[in-house]
Amino acid sequence: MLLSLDTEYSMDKNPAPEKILAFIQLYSFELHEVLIFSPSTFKQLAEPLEAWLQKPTSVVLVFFGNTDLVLLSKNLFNSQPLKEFSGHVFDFFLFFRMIHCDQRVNNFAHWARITGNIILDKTLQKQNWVEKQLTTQDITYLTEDVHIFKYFVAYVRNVLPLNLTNSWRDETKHNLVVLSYQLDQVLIPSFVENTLTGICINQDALVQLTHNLSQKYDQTLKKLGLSQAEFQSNKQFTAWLTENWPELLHKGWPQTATSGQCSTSKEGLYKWIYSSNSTFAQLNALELDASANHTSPKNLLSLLEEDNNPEPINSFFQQDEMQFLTSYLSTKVLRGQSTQCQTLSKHIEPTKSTLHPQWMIDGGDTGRITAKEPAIQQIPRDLDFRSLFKAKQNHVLIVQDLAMIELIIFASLAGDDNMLDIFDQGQDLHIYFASIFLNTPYEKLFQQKTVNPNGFKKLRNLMKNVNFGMVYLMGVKSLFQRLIEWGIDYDKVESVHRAWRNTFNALHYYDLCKAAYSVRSTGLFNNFHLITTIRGRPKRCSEDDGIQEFFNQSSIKASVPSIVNFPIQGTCADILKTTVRVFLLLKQKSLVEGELLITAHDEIVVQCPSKNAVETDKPLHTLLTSIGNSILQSAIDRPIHIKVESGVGDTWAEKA
DNA sequence: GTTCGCCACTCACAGGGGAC
DNA sequence: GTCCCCTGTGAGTGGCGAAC
Repeated sequence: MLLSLDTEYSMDKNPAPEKILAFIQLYSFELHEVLIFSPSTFKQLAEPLEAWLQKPTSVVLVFFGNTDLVLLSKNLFNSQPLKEFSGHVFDFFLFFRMIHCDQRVNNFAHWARITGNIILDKTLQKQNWVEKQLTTQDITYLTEDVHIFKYFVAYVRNVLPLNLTNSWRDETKHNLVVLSYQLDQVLIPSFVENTLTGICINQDALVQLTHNLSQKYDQTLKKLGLSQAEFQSNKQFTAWLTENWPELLHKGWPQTATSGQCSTSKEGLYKWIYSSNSTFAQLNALELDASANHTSPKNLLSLLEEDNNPEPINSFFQQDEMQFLTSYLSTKVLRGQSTQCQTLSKHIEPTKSTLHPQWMIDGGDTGRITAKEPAIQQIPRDLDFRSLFKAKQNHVLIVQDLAMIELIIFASLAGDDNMLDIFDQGQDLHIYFASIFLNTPYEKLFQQKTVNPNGFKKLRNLMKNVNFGMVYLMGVKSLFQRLIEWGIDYDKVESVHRAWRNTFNALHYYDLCKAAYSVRSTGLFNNFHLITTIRGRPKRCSEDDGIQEFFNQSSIKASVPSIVNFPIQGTCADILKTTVRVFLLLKQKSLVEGELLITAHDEIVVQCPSKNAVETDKPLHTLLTSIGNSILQSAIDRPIHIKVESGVGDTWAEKA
C-alpha cells in the first residue's frame, strides 16, 4: 500500500529561521486520488494517517523527505515523530542518489523527466504559500508533485533486480534496493526525530564568547587603524593600504586576478610573505599550486610568530611591517571565529535554546551524513566552541570516536599487515611515521607528549595531514610545501614520499582500486565503471574519469584521487550508519536508552539520562567496535581491532 | 530619449571553517 | 589528497529617478 507525500512551506525569518507549513499533498496509489490539505484541515489528517501507517504493508513515499516529515510531525503530532514512520518510509532521493551518485543533477524535476518524460515548472515552488488562495495553476502544480511518484515506482520496478558486484568481496551480487534500504532508508525516522529534538546549547556562554571575540576583533581593528568596512571590502582595503602602507604595496602585496584590487587570499599572502625565503624560492621554481589547507590565516600567523623559524622572513619586511602583518592576520582569524558564533546564534530556537540542524543522510558523494543550518559537523574542535553544546537537564552526552579509522580501513583494503600490527600494538600511526621521517626512535618522540605537549601536538597534526594526504595520492610537491616550515629540503622530501609508499602498502592499494574500478556490473551499470565500499555502496565512474591513465604518475587526472578515496571514506560512513541502525533497533526493543544527537564522519554523540550513562555507553562502544571489525574483516583475512575513544560528560567538549 | 548613479537582488565562485 | 557547509565578494541585471 503506497502513499506519496509532499508539502509546501515558506520561510519565516523572525525571530529564528522557521519553516511554516502551508499545504500537505497526498496521493493514494490505491484510490488513484490526490488530496490537498491546508492548515485548517491538518488535524483531521493526523488520526487516519497514524492508523494507516500501522498496517504492515504501508509505505510513505517521499523525495528528500526529511523536511516534509519534520513539518508533518510538528503540525500534526505535536512535534512527536511517529514511531510508525520507522520502516514505513521510502525516500526516492536517497535511492536515486545511491544508484546514480555520479550524476550532478539529482533533483525532482530531473527524475520526473527521466522516469515520466514530464517537464516540471518549478518556478511556482518559490512563491509564498502561506495563507494562499490556490489558483487552478497552483492546484495542478500541487497535484503533479505527488502524482509523479507513480513514475518513480514504475521505474524502480522496471530496473529490478538492481544487482551489482562488490569490488572487495567474493560475494557476487548485491541487490541495490535492499542495500539502499539497509544503509540509508532505515535511518530516515531517526534523523527526523533528531531534527525535532534538537541539541541544547549554552546560550549565555555563546553570548559571552561572541562578545569576547567581537571585542577582540574591534581591538585589533583599532590597533590597525581600520574600520570594519575597510577591513572587509577589497576595494576599501586597497584604498586604505595605498594611503597607510604604500611601502607594502611597493613590496608586492598580491592582487586579485580580475579587479586588480589588493588580494587577501591565503594563497597570495602565503606566496608573497614567503617569497624572500630560499626554501620558498625552491617551491616557486616548482610552480607549486599553493592551495593546500595549511595556508589558512591561522597557520600563516603561527608561521609568522614562530621564533625558531629556520630562516627568518623578517629580512624582507621592516619590523613595523611584520607587526602590521601579524595583527592583520590575527584580525582575520578573529573575524572568522566571530562570524562562526553569529551563524550559530542565528539558528538557535530562542524559547528552548536548542539547535535543529537539517540532516542529509546521503549528503556526501561518499555516502557520508552531512548537516546544515547550522553545519554542526564543521564546529571548530576548540574547547570554547565544543563546550557550548550541552546535555539537557539530568542527562549526559556520550561521545564516541573511531580512532584513526580511515587509516585502518586503508590498511585493511591494502592488506597491510605492517600498519595493522603497529596499530594493534597500541602505537600511534602518525607518530610512527614521524619517527621514520625524522629518523628518531618512536619512544623518544612519544616522550614529547609529556615533556613538550604543544610541540608534540604540532608534530602529530603535521604527520596526520601528511599520512592522509599520502593515502589519497598527494604528490611530492604538495608534501614538500607542507613541510616547508620544518626546513627540510626537496630531495629529502622526495625520499620520504617514496619511503611512505614502500613502508605502507599504498601501491598495492592503488592496484586493487584499479582492478576494482574495472569491474562492471549488470543491469543499470552496464556502461559504467564501478567501485564500491566494502559493504557494497557503489560509486559510478564514467569512462573519461581517467581509467587509461590510472595511477600513471605522469598524469593523474583530478578524478582519480576521488576514486581512491571513495572506498575508504565510504566504508567509514557505512560503519557509522550501520551502528546507528543497530542502535535504533536496540532502542526500539528498549535495550538501550538515548537519543542520537550528532554524527560526524567518525564520531557519534548520544544523549541519555545521567543515571543510565554506563548502560548506554558500554553497548554503544561494543556496537561501534564490533560492527567496524566485522565490516573490515570481510576485506582482510586477519583479526581487526578497531579502537573507540569514549567520553561521558555534560558537554561535547568531553572528548575534544 | 539617453546616460548615469544608486539600490536591491541573484548567482557563481573563492576562500575559509571543519572532518578524515 | 578527499569530502563537506557557510560567508563574503564582485559581476551582472533590472528598476528607478535625476540630470542631461
